[in-house]
Amino acid sequence: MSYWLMKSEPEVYSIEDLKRDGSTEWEGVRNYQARNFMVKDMKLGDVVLFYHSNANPSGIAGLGVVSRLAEPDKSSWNKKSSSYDEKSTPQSPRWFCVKVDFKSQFNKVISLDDLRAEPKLQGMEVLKKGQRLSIMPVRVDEFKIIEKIAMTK
DNA sequence: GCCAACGTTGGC
DNA sequence: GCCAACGTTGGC
Repeated sequence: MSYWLMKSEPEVYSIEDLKRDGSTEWEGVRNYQARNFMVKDMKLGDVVLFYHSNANPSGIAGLGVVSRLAEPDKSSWNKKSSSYDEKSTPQSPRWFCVKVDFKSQFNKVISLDDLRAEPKLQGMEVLKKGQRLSIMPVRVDEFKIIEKIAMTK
């Protein structure tokens, strides 16, 4: 089983929204590296760290679980969607998305400052300067530490 | 709102 | 295939 960090702007879709909905299709990813993680590497049952970006504070807000493997992202050929891409069609889809189930919401968001304060998390991708990927792998040991922080916060 | 970092596009 | 121009991301 693998662990992932997936970013979403809470103004657009937050952990509260996922809690309400129970599950969501992770539409709108328009970056090849992030797409490839979903298509090639994500497996059923993989755990998702739900990250709030452009937020106050930005950080990890809760957990989800991958509940369906990657399928074509229908928003990519929906002209009304802000994620529309004219080069993607039902016949030849360019973008894909997995489905994510709600698992838990942390009592408090684990902010970037919280993450930076933990010596063992210094290697996390999300803490690297200029890192803009919206989906990135998280190591098991990193996940365990974050889980621990979540329980004590 | 600013702007650094980075990805993408397109002319050549 | 290079690289300048441009667009986007996302912390602050």
